[in-house]
Amino acid sequence: MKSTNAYYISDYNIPIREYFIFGLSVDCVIFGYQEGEIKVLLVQRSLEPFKDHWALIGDLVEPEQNLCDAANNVLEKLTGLKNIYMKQFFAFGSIDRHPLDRVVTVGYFSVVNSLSYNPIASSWAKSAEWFSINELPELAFDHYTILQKGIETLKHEVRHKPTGFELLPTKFTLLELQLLYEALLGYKFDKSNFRKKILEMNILQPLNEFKENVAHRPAKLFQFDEKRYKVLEEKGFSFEL
Amino acid sequence: MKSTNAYYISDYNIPIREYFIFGLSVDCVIFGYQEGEIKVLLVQRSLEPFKDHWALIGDLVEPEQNLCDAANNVLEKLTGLKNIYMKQFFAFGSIDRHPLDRVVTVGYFSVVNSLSYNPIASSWAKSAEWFSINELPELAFDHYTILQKGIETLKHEVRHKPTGFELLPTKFTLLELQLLYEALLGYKFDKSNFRKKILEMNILQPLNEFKENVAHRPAKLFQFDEKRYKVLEEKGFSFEL
DNA sequence: TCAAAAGTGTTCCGAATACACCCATGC
DNA sequence: GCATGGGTGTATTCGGAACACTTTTGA
Repeated sequence: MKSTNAYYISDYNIPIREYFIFGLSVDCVIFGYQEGEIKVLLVQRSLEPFKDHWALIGDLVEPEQNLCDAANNVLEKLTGLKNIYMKQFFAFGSIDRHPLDRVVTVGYFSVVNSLSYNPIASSWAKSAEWFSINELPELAFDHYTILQKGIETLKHEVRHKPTGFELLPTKFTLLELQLLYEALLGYKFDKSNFRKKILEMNILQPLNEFKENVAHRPAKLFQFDEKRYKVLEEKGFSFEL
Repeated sequence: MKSTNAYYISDYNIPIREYFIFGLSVDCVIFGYQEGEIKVLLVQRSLEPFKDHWALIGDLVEPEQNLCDAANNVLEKLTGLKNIYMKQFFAFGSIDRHPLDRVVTVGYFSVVNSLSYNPIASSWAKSAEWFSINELPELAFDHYTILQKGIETLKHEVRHKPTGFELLPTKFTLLELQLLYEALLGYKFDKSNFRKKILEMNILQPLNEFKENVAHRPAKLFQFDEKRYKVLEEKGFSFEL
């Protein structure tokens, strides 16, 4: 830290020790998708307070650590996943949100293909599990509030940015994509219209591969064309669903 | 504060003194509308660091104060305005954002009718002034970044919620409303279509009053019907422009 | 041959757009 | 009368919703 010796910081002109008493943490809402349902990754706490309660993964921010780095570290520690896109959605700072001290927490969310790794239980967590966002256990602290705000943000973002693709395997069929969006948004699409709309966007790359071992006509596989999307975005195109 | 005596907080199991060193502040982006331009309220700092630079209004959060209360207090202290809707838009926590210490700041914005009061210069600010968002001075700290993020959030919100009405006097003509939205969004509307769209929403209350002293046919005055909007919103209506 | 999903084409309707036109007022 | 903005009506276009239909595979 720089100059913590100064008793006053002149721009506010108040005694530093009285005001520099905030703890700062990040909490991460990690979304996945399994069995047609949107899931969220929770851990069971092995320490007081809220021992044995389920909670979002999170940690205190180090004095020399940026917020987004803290969020990425939390995710990596639990899942081993690196360089995942994480989006800050809200800061929670109620006086009473933490039973022991004044801790302000910043909520981040990210969206991962939940089949690509196994969560790792750590020193502060007994176990980690995926929960459907429709069947949540009781949560520690104000994590229920944070989670709901995260879900709200996800549902909004998913309609305006191609965030949803991260939830699927790299190669997917159009029906898989449709079912994902139906789970995310809570309503049905017409098959024909959904296909038309998404294909006209020109952000899906058709592959010369097909689903295998299915008891019906095998569907063509597609993958999200990130490069093409970036180009279109610069030209003013905006994803809407 | 509660239990600051405890050297360890058990849920994270780390020494408290090493981690509870964050300062927390709020910074407010106050939008107004004058002469067909979107304006933002800035103050000129009378103290180091960044003495004489222009800055957003903001302050440290008190140990026993909620974030949104802190934001409201800042606004009230400078303008005398109470109970104004303020929306949190982002938390800024880069290690180097403050030259003296680690201060995390939470950005809020609000939107006011800028003619209804006079800003008050305070002990820490020489003067307060409205600046067009297209002609900004150099700003203190990372306030330029915060302001840009605030503008981005405003431009988004304004399309999906009837936020814009707060920028106008209570009673306004449809053309005034149209010009405001053109300034906010950066493009023109067709007069007839704009009227049709906004009137069909049924959220404007027509008054039996007209503009006076104008060198053309006097325009009918309207006011935003907050109650009616709330009712419609509950029924699932959503404002879109 | 049947079930199940893949994949296509077409009609219909409403909303957005473009544009033309008349109205009221002050100077 | 004419400049200025107020205010209305309508034809056209475009995209979305609804839905019917054909195709391909495994069992």
